[in-house]
Amino acid sequence: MHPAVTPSLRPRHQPPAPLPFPMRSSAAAHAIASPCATCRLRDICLPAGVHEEQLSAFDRLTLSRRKVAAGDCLYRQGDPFLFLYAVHSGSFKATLTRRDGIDQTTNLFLGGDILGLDGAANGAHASNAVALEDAEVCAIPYDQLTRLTAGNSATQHVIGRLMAREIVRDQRMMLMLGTMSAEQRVAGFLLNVARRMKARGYSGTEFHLRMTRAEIGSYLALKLETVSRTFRSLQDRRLVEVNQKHVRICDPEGLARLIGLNE
Amino acid sequence: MHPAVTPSLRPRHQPPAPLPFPMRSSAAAHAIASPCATCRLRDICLPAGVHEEQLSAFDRLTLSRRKVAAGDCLYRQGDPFLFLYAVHSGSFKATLTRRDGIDQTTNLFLGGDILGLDGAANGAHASNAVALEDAEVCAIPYDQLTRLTAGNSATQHVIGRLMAREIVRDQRMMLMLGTMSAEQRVAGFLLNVARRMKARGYSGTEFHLRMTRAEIGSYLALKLETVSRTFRSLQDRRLVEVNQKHVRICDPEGLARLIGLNE
DNA sequence: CGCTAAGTTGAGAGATGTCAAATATAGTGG
DNA sequence: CCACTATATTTGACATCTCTCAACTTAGCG
Repeated sequence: MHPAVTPSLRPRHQPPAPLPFPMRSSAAAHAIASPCATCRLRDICLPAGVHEEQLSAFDRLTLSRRKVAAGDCLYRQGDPFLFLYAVHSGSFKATLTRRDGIDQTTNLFLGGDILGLDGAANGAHASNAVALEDAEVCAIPYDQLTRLTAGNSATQHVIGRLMAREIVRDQRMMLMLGTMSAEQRVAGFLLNVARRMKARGYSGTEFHLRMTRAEIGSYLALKLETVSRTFRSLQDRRLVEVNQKHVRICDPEGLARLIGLNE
Repeated sequence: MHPAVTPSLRPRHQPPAPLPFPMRSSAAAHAIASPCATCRLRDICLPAGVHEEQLSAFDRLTLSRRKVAAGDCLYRQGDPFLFLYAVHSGSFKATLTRRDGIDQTTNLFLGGDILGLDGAANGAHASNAVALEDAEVCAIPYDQLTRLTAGNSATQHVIGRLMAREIVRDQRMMLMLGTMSAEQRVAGFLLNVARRMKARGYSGTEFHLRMTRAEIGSYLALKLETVSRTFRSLQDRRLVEVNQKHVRICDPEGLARLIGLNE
């Protein structure tokens, strides 16, 4: 009744003609006994918002773990949509590839984030998911998850909530791209990453960026030179310290002020 | 068991302090016998993708119709989320209000589109929905819809598909805002509206824009002057004819070329 | 130790924004 | 029906931000 439950060792099918995908793809999956209940990420991940005593509901999911090497692709635009993926370690970016080959980073996923929701629109992934560093994901069979949550009032709204959150995040991103200056975008980006790192038990003031300047620029709709210059400018004003990929937020309020009160 | 089913004649609660909402709000609702099966919008709206003979599944939804006057608000950021709304006539824009009061248009809804999905993130609407002209919506109790679709394999994925589509649309919008010039954004906007008008049985080459230049600008992250100048420029090149809000697309391929092949 | 990718910095160009003024349009009340 | 007002639109001149192109520096890696 349930579809095959191993993440498919997806055939390396050729991408649809007009979309060249330069990234390699890795697939290495094995089943896991996967008790969400004991996962360190349970408060952020799929079970977020589900009461402690109801976590066992997820035991019936046949999850499997899959490794993705830095730079490799978890899935690509057009791939059939069968699984959601929870980031278990490492991080990912989502990118959209235009017909002319240009692609833009549209999202950043850290531990506990769920990738692949856009695939539910029409059965095929609408974006690419690329590992920013060596990473592991839990593959969650979507159909099984749908059935599971539908039959349980405690988990009834899990999928809807996940998707709606993604919608809200995307809308905020549009607001950012539409109304904010380069400086504000960079400040907002740093605060966003900081907040999420903190929520995951890391320092909220000091962290290692996994993205290159070009990737950050692609995410914020800026050129890499502009990102670099903006970092410098923020550093000159003692708001942050940036050494290559290492970031320290010196004045979070100052950064927040940049975003909240300008214009 | 089901929550109250009339769209609430929502109390005109004061908006949360930091968010000034200049729009008025109208509420006039009445129950409808609502056979989605016979609605002229059934192929676009909620039932889209559900087989003809399964449409009766929606008969058990207690829908109600609500009128919203031009310029009025269907819901606002922070309002409790109880209903999705299907546009039955007229059109809406979604806007996001920043803490400093600036707001940006993030979406445009035509007949058959579903509003309010972002509310499922945390039980409160995350955006404002403003009528661009006198409009009517069908209010769909979300909780009831969830239950209904969960128990029916033919409609199991309706909500997920709706939300995922919104995610895909938002991602495309980000791509547009991030990588396209003013001219490309305007061209893309016109083609998008044209396509959707056509899908709704109107002309795909000639239509009446309901948004002002400022609203279009806000949607495309451009200033109204830029929108105006871009319209002129496209008109000078015989790609479109624009008279105030009346638009005629003279050369759809030309517009498409603008988007697909540049840079 | 050299090679390559990533990052920094500068100078100048170009796209879009800003400000201001002139029209045009729609709605309102007499 | 008309005058009047507020709103929307167009257009121009100029400012500014970000991009482009190019050179150079640094870091990471075999």
